[in-house]
Order: sequence, then C-alpha cells, then structure tokens
Amino acid sequence: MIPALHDIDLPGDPGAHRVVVAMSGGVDSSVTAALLVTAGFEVVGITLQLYDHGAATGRKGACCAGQDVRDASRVAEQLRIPHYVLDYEARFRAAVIEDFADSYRRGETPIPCIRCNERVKFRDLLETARDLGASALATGHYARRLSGAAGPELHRASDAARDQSYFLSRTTRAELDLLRFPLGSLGKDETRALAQQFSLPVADKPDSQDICFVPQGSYAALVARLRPEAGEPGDIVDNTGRVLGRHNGIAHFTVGQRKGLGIAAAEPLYVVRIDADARRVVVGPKSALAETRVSIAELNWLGPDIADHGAGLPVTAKLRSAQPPIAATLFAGNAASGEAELVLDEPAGAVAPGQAAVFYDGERVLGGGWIRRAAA
RNA sequence: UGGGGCGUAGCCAAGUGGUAAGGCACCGGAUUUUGAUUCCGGCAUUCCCAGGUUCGAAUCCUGGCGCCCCAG
Repeated sequence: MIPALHDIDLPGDPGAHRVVVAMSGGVDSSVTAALLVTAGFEVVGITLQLYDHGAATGRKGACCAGQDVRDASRVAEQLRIPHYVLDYEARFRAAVIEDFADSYRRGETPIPCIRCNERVKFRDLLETARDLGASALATGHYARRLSGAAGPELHRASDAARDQSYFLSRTTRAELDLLRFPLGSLGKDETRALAQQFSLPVADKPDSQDICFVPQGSYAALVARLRPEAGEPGDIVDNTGRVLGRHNGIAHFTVGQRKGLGIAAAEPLYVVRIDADARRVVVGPKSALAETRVSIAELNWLGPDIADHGAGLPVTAKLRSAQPPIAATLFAGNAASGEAELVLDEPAGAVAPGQAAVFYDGERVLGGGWIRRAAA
C-alpha cells in the first residue's frame, strides 16, 4: 500500500500546493515524485544537468547526466507531470568540481556531495522553486524535517542505516523552511517496493555510488588534471621525517587511509597528516591518529540558540559520513566567524580536514561545519 | 680468502628430521552518494643452488654461489 506522507507540513488541500521535486533520475527521487503525485499535490519535476562527459552516458549508478536525465524524464512522463532540465554544468564545475580539486591540492579531503547540496541544489533549485510559486522543494534524501516549537527541525532518517542527514548539514534555516524529505521515514527496501508498486522504470536501477562526476572512478586522475601539483610525486615519511617510501600525488590520500601506501612495516601504517606544500604524506601507527580536539570552520547552526553555552554544548558529532556519531563537547567561540572547537570525549581517528563535522542532539541535527584541522 | 654469522613469498620473520606460523604489503569480495576506515577471502607443492644421508629434510652432511660482521 502507499504510505501516508509524514511531515509534509503543507496544510489544506494538496491540490492547492505546487511542489517542485528535484529529480536525479534515481529511484529515491522518482519515488518521491510519485508519492507526492499520489497524495494529490501539483508536482513539477526539475532535473539539474550537472556535467556531461561522454563516459557518464553508459555508466551505472551515476546521477545528473546523460542516461539519468533521460530516466528522470521517463518517470515524469509516466507520472504526467511537467519536467524541466536545467543546464547547471558551468555552475557545478565552478562550485563543486573546482572546489573538489582545490581541496585535494591543499592536502584536504573534500566531500563534494555536501558542496553540491550547499552550493547548487539547495541554493539555485530553491530559488527556482520560489520563482515557480512552489510551496515546497522535495528531494529524495533520507532525513526528516520535523516541525518544532521554534520552526522546522532537521532530524536523522528513521532508518539509521540510510540516514543522509550528514550530507544535509549545510542546509540553512531559510532553506529548511521550503525543503521536504518525503522518504525520511522509509527504509530503502520500502522505497524499492514503492518503486515497484508505481511501476517506475527506474525501480531496479542500482543506487548511485562513488563521486558522480568522476568517470571510471579515477578521481585522482581528474584532480591531477585540474591541479597538477596534487599529482606530483613526493615522499612518504614518518613523524620524525624519515623517508619510508614515495607516493605519486597527495590526491591519492586521505587522513586515516591505510591502503595504497605500499610500505611493509611491523604494524599497519595509516596516513596521519598531509603536508601539501612539501608534498609529503606523513604516516604512523593507528595510535597516531587519535585526536581529541578538532577545529571547525563555517559553522551552520540549526539548533537552539547557543549563545548561552560558553561552557560548551554536549553533542554527538559525526566526523565522517560512514562513521557513527561520537560523544563530544562543542565550543562555539566566535559565532560571527563560524569558528568553533570540538572536544571529543574519547580520542577518535581519521579526522580529515575538508570533511564535514555534523552535530546532533539525539536524532536532531544541530548544525555542521567543516573540519579545518586537528587542533594541537 | 684468518675468525664468526647468515641466506624461508615483495618486506620482516617463526620453524633445527615429520611433511612451510604470523605480521606488513599486495590482490579479490562485502560494506560505503567521499576509491578512507572496517570486515571476509586469497596469497611459498616450497625454504640460495647442486649432490648426499633418511621411510621422510627448510631442518643433517658435502660442495658451490651470495651477503654481513670482526680482525688484518
């Protein structure tokens, strides 16, 4: 059966609301559109064409180019809703791909999916939705938008294994006002089942994986092409500076990485730090990864006012998309600058500059920022 | 060329007569909207080479080759 839409927060007659759905051509956003159509909303599908290298055409599990755009069109056609494809290649290249390359050049580890949400999907698409007079912009993300006393709140998805709130941590309050996540209470298997019930042509399409704009998965080659210095060879050293080996470009590494070093040692070695200027990759044993203090920049806050929390706010913090939140205390120093410091209750490893730090109070997303560095 | 030691997979290394541990690296798979982490699996019919002893040797014997250390 088709489930009722939770948390849609659009009062009155559904037919009176125009809802724009961001359709990537994948299963999730297609089911999102189908659910909204079934619920009686006036749905408009929009697909952003983000890139279009030839290799994407036949690639499985990509999004936002070639076949995926056509898939989105087919779904929209079946649902009998208007569908617009907007050319965002130039903007995506500048705001996401160039940023991705710059990040690696600095020796950081970018997370382009968040940049894409932050700078493309939730910014321009929301404007477009407003221009179209829409009441809401719906996406297929697995997260929940719940109405709280002080307005909409962002929460983790019901299915913890599918939760994508980490990727939505740059979302602002204003954006959250207009956003809706109809899949937030569903499990992936439920979404698949719905896709079957709706007979969507993408029902059996594989989940997207990897970085969408990187053909054949050779992301380091892409970075090396855009920022040649990130592909220059350099030394692999230990914390005393002793040279243990060579690497073929810092773009191949992230803090916490074990594979690919090619160094035989008594115990496994992990990337502890990347020194972009010297083109050095510093490695050490797992114990060398433990950090307790993390500097945060560009804090985006969605929680209650934290001006009163000079003593620090207890939170759980997620420092990597596939790692569970860990207990910590957040010190939001200069709110205006967005600078903050996170102190972990227990030392944690693989704190990589460039990744997002997302703060939770239980299921609720309080905010997020970028990991600048491990504070000494 | 006096004395001593060593030579086991890419690296380190256990094993001294009973039919090749382990770690690292590497490869494959699972997981993952970050090629990370994690997890699972694979990875020397063979122990520098050639003979010999033995039912049986990487382990004992002989010879050779290579390397290291201490003396000169």
